[in-house]
Amino acid sequence: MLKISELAAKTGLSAHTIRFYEKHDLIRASERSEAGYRYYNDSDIRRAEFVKTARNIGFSLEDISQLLSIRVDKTSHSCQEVTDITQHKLDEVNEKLSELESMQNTLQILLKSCCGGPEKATHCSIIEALDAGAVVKNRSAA
Amino acid sequence: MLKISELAAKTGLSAHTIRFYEKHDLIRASERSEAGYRYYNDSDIRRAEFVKTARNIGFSLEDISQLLSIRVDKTSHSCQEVTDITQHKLDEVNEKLSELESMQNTLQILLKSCCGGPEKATHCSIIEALDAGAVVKNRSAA
DNA sequence: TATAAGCTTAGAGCTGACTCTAAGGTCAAC
DNA sequence: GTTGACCTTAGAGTCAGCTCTAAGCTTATA
Repeated sequence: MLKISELAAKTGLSAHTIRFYEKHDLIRASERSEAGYRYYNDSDIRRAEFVKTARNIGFSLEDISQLLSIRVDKTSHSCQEVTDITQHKLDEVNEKLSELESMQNTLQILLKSCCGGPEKATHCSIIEALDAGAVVKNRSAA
Repeated sequence: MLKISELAAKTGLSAHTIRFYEKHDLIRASERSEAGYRYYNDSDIRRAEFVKTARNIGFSLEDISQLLSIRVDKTSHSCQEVTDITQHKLDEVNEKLSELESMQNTLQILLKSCCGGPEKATHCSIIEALDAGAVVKNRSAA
């Protein structure tokens, strides 16, 4: 049985965050001391680590909530539900990736165009490009 | 001279957003009608388009604020200041890109591992992987 | 002249994921 | 028995960038 600070040390989450996750039903403390202190048993700890892993991968708290409800009652859910959540997340990631790649591209072009020196910015090609509408299609579907 | 809704149409920003940007000193209406209506002259319009372009590229409002102050007084600023802002943004973008690539990678691996069918999730390999701590180093330096 | 569309403001609300505060109770060590 | 670290709660604050609301003027059109 771990106390909250011990679970925090074990998972790398802060005690604040653990309480916050509890509010959102992601992490549970099966027991409480008489004084109200949270105590985490092995099952709670595994659940907390599941949450941490999913969070590390990039799932939202809402996604994790769904994954958890599948995890606790696997027979009532299908693999498809799990892959749907995962695929949806992957789609999001891919979308953000292409936005960021576009930004990267534009920024690199801008940087190449400018001397970057101590010269006055009177003819700075970055400022000029922005003035001219140096648009590469970003943020299209943010 | 454009009214706010006309500037909105021209830039693709909403009137709400234009007012919001004005609050943050990004966009200006040089004139006001007697009734208080905003009127944008050519210089205001160019400034608004500069803002829109910078925003499209992915610069934060704070970045844009700095870029604008360079733009309005180029002789007091150097190209280096401009490239510093741009390089800093590129660094940010690169960092996010590598996080997202890592997520993409993990999600793809998870998806490949699971049948995704209507089977009960009893042995779902995604859930199992999350339980086992399927960590690929994401979010390390978010 | 009446109606509708458009404009004004200050300020609140939204998103997601924390992060912190205040005010107080508990516990272990010395 | 007292210090100090740790725990509790509800609720507020943070970030960025909008987005919307309410209440009331103004302007253009029919």
